[in-house]
Amino acid sequence: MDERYNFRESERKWQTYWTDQGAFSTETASDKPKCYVLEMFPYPSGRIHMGHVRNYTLGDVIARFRRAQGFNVLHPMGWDAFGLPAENAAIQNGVHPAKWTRENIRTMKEQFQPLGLSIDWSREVATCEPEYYRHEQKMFLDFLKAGLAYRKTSMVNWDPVEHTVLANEQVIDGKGWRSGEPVERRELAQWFLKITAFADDLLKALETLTEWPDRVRVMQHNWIGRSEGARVWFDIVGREDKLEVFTTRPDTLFGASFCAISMNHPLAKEQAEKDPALRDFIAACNAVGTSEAAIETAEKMGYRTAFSVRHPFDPSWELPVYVANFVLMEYGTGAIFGCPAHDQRDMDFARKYDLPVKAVVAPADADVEAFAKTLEAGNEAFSGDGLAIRSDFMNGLAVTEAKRAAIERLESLSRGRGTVQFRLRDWGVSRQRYWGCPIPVIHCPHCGVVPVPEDQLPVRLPEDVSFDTPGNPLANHPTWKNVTCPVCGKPAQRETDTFDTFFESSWYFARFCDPKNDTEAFNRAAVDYWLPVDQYIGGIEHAVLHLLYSRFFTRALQSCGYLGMAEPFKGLFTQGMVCHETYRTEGGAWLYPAEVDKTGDGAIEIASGKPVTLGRSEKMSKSKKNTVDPGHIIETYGADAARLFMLSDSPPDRDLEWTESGIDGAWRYIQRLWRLAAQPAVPFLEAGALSGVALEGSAKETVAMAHRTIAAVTEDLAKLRFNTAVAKLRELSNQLAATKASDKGAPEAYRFGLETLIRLIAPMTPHIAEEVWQATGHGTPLTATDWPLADPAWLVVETVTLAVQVNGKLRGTIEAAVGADAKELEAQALALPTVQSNLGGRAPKKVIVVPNKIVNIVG
RNA sequence: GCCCGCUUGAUGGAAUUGGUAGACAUAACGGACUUAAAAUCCGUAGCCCGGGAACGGGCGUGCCGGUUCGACUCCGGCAGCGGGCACCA
Repeated sequence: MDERYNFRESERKWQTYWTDQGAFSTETASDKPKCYVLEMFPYPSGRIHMGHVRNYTLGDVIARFRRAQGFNVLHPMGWDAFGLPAENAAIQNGVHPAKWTRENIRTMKEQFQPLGLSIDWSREVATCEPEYYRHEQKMFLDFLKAGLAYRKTSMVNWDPVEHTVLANEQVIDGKGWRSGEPVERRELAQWFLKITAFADDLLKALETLTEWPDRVRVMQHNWIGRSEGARVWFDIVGREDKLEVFTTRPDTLFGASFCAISMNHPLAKEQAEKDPALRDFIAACNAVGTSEAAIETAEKMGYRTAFSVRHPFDPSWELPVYVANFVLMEYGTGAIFGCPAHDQRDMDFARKYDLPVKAVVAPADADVEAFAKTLEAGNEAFSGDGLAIRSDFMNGLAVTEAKRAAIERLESLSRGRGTVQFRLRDWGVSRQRYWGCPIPVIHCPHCGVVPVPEDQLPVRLPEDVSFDTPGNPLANHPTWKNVTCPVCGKPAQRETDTFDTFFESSWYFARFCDPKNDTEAFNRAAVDYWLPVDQYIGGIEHAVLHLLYSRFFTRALQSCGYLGMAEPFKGLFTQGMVCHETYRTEGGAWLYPAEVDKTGDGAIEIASGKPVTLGRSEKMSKSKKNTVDPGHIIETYGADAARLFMLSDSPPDRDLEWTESGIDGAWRYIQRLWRLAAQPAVPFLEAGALSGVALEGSAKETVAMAHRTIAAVTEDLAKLRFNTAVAKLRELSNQLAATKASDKGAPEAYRFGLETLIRLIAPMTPHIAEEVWQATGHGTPLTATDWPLADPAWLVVETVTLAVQVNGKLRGTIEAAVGADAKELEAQALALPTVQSNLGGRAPKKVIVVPNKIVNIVG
C-alpha cells in the first residue's frame, strides 16, 4: 500500500466504478424490505452551497447504511425548478428563465457528482418540464371536480410602479424592493385549495407522526390553531342585518365595550363608498404589509363607523362599531367584540379611543370589588382563569362553565351558536408570475370559468415572452391567452396566473416512485410499494408550509383516488443550518473568509493588510459573504473529509459551525485511517480469520471494542446520531493504534478491528472505505457487502464500576460483578476508607443501592 | 406582537427512562523524532484552595427558586441569543 492516501485519485476511481456498476439503481422487483430515503429537493439556484452538502450527506449516510442492511433503497434526486429567482435573473440579466434554470440544473448536477452520493439518477425529475407539470394540471382539474379547489378574492402586496404582486420578502419596510415605492394591499380574485376541509384530520393525525420532531408537530399544531368559541350575531341599530362576530371568550360578553371589523368587511366597504375619511384610514392601514408580523406589531388603530350594534343579552345596550387594523378578514368572521378588561389588545384599543373598561372575571380568591377597581383603572388586561362577576346569569361560574352557559343562552335566543374555528386558512395557489405551472382554466365571458379539457393538457408555458413591460409576461403575451371557449366556442381567455411553487413540491415524492410515467402522474402499485417516505430530511424552515401542504395534498390525492394513504412522510428529520464566522473591514464592508488572514494575532485583510473585525457566526449567506465554496473544499480536502466534518461534532439537527480547523481535523482523520492500514501497529495483512484464535490483553480488548462499536454505531446511525457515531469510531481507531503486537492473537484482532472500522465508516466516508477494503484483500466492494453484526457473546459485561456517594457527593468507586447483591455492594461501599472518614464515625441513616450504577450513603 | 428552539471547559460537543459531568474532537502547552520545519507519535489540562508529591478539600452545566437520597436531565419563574409567522424556497 502507498504510504499516503491520494484522495483525488481514489474518489474519482470509486465514483466511476459505482456509476459503471449501477451500484445505486433501485430494484423494481425485489423481495427485500423497501426503504425510501429522501432529502428535500433543491431549488436550482446555480451553485450548490454547504447547506446542500450537509443535507445530502445526511441522507446519503442513511441510504448507504440501509442498503448495506439489506433494504431495497429508493434514493432519488430532482429539481424544484419553478420560482421567483429565475424571473429576477431574467429581468436583471436578460436570460430567459427556462435557459437559466436548465443551465443551473446542469452545473449543480456536476457539482453534486464529486460528493459521491448514492443517488439513482435515472429517476431525476425537473418540475419546470411539461412531462412533470402536466400531471399537476390534471390533479388540479380533479380537485376542482371534487370541490377541493375554488375561487375567491384575497389580499396581496401590490407594487404600484412595477404593476406586480410582491412576495412578502420583496416588501422591505413597507416598500417595494425594486421600486422603493410604498406597497399597497389589494384584493385579487385567486384560486384556493380547500386545506381547511382537512383541518381536523391534519391536526389529529399529528399524533400518529411519532417519527417527526416534536417541535415540528407543535408548530403545525399551532399553525392549524383549532379554537373553540362562538359566533355571536349583534343586531345593527336601525338596520335589518346583523353583525356576525367570532369570539373565544363568550363568557366576557358582559364586559364588551365595542365591536371592531376588518377594513375588508362588507360594512366597512359600504361606508367607505361615501366616507372619504374612512377611505383615507383604510389606505393608511394598507400601507402596512400583509404579513402577520407586520400587522401584529403595527400600532393599533381604529375608525369609528356610523354603525352601532345591540348587545345580545341586553338589546337596550348599544356598542359602537370601529374599523380596526388588527382585525383580519381571513380569520373568523372578520369582526370581533372588544372586552378591554380581559384582552390586552382590546385594552390598548380602549385606552386609545377612550372606551369603557368593565371587569367581568376575577380570580377565585380575589376581593371582587378591589380587583375590579384596580383592573379598570390600569392598563393591564386580566386574561387568567377565574370566576364570572357582574355577568347576570353567569355570575360565579368558572371561565369554562361560563363559556358554556353563554353559548347556551345565545343559542336559545337565536343570537349565536357554539363553533370551532381554525386559524388555518385555505391555501391560495394563484401567483401572478410567469415562471410557474399554468393554471389550466379558461375564462369565458359567456360560460364563466371553464376547465381546460383533459385531452388538451398540458397547457404549456410559452417560452416566447418578454420581461420588458411591467406585470406578468403571460398576461402581456400577444396571443397565448386568446383561445376559444371549449364549451361555447366563442373567444375566451386563458388564466394567466400560475401555481404557487409549493404545488410542485407537494407531490414530487410520489413522482419519484414512477418518474417516467407519461400517461399518469404515477402508477398506483408503485406508490403503494414505496410510499410513505421512510426518512425525509430537510431544513426546519419547511416545518409548516411545505410539510403541511404535502400532508394536505396527499389527502386530496387520496380522495381523488390517486393513492391510498394520508401521510406522505413516516420519518422526518430537520437538519440545522451551516454557519460561519463573519468578517468586516473598518469601513463595514463584508469580506469572504478567503480574503482574511487569521494566522497572526488579529485578523487582517490580505489585500490591504488592514485589520478586520470578527463577527459572530451566522448562517452562510451571500449577502454577508461568510460562505465557503463546496467545490473548493472538495478539491482541497476531498469529499470524504467534507462529509466527515459535516457529520462530526455537531448533532445534525443543530446548527453547524464551519471552521478551517474542523475540516483540517477531518482531513487528518482520513489520513490516519489510511495509516492504520498502510502502517499498522500490528502487522495484520497475513493474518486470517479470528475464529479459534486465542486472544490476550490489548488484542482481546480490540475485539471486544469492535463488537461494542458495531452495536453502538448501528444504533446511532438508525437514530441519525452521526456525531456520536463518529466519536465511537474514533475511539475504535485509538484502540487499534494501542493494540500491542506482542499480545497473543494481535494480528487477527487487528484485522478484525480494522475491517469492522472500515465497514462501519463506509456510509460516511465511502471512498476511502472502499480503497482500504480493496487494499486489505477484498474483491467485493463495500456497496455489495452486508452490514456487520455484533456477536452478543462479546457484548456481555462481567464487572462494573459503581460510584459511591456520601450525601450525594462522589467519594469513591467500587468494582463489582454485574448483578451483585445489594447487601454485598452496601458492605463493599461502607468499607471504603473515604466513606468512613466522610461519615465521621456515625452510622449511616440510609443507604440507597442502585445495582450496577451507584451506592449513595446518607449520613 | 404571537409561536418555537437553544444556553455544558478556551471552542464544537458527550452524558437519551434522574445515578461517577466534560466521551470524542478542535485550539493550547510540554516532550519525542528532525539540521530545521511540516507531518506524526507520547503526555498535560473544568475552575479555585492546600501540598514537594501521592493526594485532599471546595465550587461548577445561562440566572433565581422547588421536587429528590441524588438534577445538565423533572417542575415554576427570569434573562440572553437564534428561528418562523401564510406570495422566498
